[in-house]
Amino acid sequence: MMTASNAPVRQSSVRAHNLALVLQTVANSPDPISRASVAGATGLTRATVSALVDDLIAGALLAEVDPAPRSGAGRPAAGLRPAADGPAGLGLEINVDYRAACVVDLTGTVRHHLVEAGDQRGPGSLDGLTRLAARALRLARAEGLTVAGAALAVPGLVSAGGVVRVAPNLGWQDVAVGSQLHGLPLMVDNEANLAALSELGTGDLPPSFVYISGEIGIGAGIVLNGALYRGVRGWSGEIGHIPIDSAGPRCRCGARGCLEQYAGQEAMLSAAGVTSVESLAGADLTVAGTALGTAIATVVNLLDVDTVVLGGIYAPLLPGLHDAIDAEIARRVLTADWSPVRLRAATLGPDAAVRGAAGAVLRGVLDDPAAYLAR
Amino acid sequence: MMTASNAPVRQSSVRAHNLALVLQTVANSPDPISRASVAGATGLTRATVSALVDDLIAGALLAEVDPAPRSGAGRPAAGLRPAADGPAGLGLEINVDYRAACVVDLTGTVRHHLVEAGDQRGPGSLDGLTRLAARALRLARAEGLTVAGAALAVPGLVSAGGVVRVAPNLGWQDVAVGSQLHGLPLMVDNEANLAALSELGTGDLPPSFVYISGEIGIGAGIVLNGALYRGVRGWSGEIGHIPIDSAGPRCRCGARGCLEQYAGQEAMLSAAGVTSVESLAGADLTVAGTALGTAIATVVNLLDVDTVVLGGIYAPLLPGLHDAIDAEIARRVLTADWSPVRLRAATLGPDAAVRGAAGAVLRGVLDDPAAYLAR
DNA sequence: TCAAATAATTCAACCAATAAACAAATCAGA
DNA sequence: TCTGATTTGTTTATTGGTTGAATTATTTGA
Repeated sequence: MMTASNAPVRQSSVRAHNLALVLQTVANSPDPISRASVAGATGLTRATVSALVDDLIAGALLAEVDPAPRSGAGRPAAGLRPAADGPAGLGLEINVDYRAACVVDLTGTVRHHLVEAGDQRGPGSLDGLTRLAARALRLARAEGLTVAGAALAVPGLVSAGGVVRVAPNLGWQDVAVGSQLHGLPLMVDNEANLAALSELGTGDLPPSFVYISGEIGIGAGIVLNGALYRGVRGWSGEIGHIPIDSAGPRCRCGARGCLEQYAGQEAMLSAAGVTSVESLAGADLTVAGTALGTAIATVVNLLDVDTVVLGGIYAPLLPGLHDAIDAEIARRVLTADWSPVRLRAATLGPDAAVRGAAGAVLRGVLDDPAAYLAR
Repeated sequence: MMTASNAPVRQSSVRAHNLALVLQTVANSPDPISRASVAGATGLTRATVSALVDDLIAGALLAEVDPAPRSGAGRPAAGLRPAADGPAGLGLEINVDYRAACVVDLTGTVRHHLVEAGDQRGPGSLDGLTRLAARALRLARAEGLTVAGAALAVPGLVSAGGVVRVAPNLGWQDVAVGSQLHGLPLMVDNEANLAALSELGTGDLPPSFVYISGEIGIGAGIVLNGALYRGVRGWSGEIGHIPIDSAGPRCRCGARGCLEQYAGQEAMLSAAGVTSVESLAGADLTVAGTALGTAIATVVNLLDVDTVVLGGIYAPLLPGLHDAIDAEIARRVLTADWSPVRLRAATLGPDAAVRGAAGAVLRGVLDDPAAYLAR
């Protein structure tokens, strides 16, 4: 929980913080972990950890499992794991040609995943999404899961309060999605942001990185110190219109030579003379890679992140893009000599955004388990 | 204090947090403020605030002053103010043609300010800085101030542990400044970062903004949610090499068409055909302004900040730059229609970096007064 | 079979915030 | 000028939560 630094701290906040600390320590451990190990890892005493774990087990956030095989003398430890039958997150996504819902439990397991293909352009598609969400909810509840909340990924700019300012490819403008769905709290966020969170959740990324989502538009999700950076109004990461060449082709935004004109899906397809994203795999992607490398160099110079994750259509194309990107980074990133920029392909594929949406709900629980327990 | 979220919280942390909360509430209040008002503003009880204030007064962090003029019935309040005779910060700066030191107390008053003109290129200039710091220290201690630490502003890239990786205009490369000076903890940071903190301290800026420092090079200090964002390795804000035109003039960094080639001090002087920064005031700055606007648009699209502060040589030139910057922002910032980007000239002038350095030390005290009291 | 080792729980002590009562100092109205 | 209302600040008993030491539980190895 990003504790508001201008709020008073009382004893109950201490407990709330330490509950989160214990829960996250267990959640971040690859194997079942004992109370004593949690105490060692967190700096709390075993007595305190035991008391906190009691609460977490009573609230179905943690579960005891068979102890891991041990060596050496001593009483065997009871293993702790996030509970599979406790809270779950409902992730939703709406995109140009499909809508999707998924239910993920605290162990990270995708319990249900529903996808409906079809044109979603126009705000009417929200009704269909509501029905899809209801179906996913019924499936989750039938299994005894407590759905803690929902999050919706949208390819557009989202304001506070769940208003989609503009989603160009959906044809949305000032669509109020709201902050409730079937009685659950609903969070609406940009698809690149949620996909970035999703990749962060895989656990093999550093706490600060930038996720670049290549679709028809190009967006970025910025993760700093383990938390999504959303910007003052929630509109961070609009990377598609970084200028590459002020004399370049005119862009739909009105300026010239934006990144999107070189590395957007349409631009790459027409440059390669093909019509499907799959066919790009064999094409020469130097122009797109150079433009992307220029933009990445700008991002790295500005934010000093050392890892960039390429998602969306870029993930499968990374082998063809890699050299051109690297060359541009070497030329433009001032600090490349001291510490290299790592390029990675996203690992989650097209599901990243929905799963990230469900993950965002669960992250809320992990960040403030006391609030969940008190519900 | 940026509480490490993976650290346990104990009762003493509660006290540490609330001490900071009370101290900052008093420090942020324009007028002397009563214990009862602090209680109202923070949500703590009057009893708790009284106890915390006792500690802060005993530690010379707060002082009682004559009560502010009041209206209405009731016992008159005792006014609280940051103590003028408590901790002070020692700010240091080394730049191409001068070195400086200043001592600032908790009230924000600059108690001493020493400047020595002269060429500082080459690492030998550190000895002179050490002597200057000793002079400033003697002056501060003679007045009864407790110097809590020192911070040094350098125009270059600084690594953890006080190593200046490179400061091109000083001719420094891998200079280890260290983390101690005359027995005080010493923090070394980029000049733009500290200047940004300094502007933040003036109090009339929002919690998130970008400060752009125009000197021979161009740097940026990024403040997000009231805290400096330093990046993974401390090298954030290298804005000078944002590409403006890939076919533009070659830059000393090896790439082409970097911002510095259009809006750097040298570029502006030679474009205007003058030799002094003062003479630029009447010149046509459209080219520089357009380049700067392009770079600012990139920063805003990426970080979604709504305020940009122009410092260094840009501050006095803002009237001549404003229109060209605005035009470029309007064209390139996607969200400009919903919420304008505010451009401001820096208010502190050339002293911003030294004062920011002293301010950084004081900020450390404000953020964790318990550590200062326990010293 | 017993000692050593490790895990988890119990319990008294302690620390810090709270709530409520109390003391202090002023204003306002008769 | 007295008196009650009002607000500030302090005192005191209570509560919530962590700590540390002692205790219980369960295994390995000699």
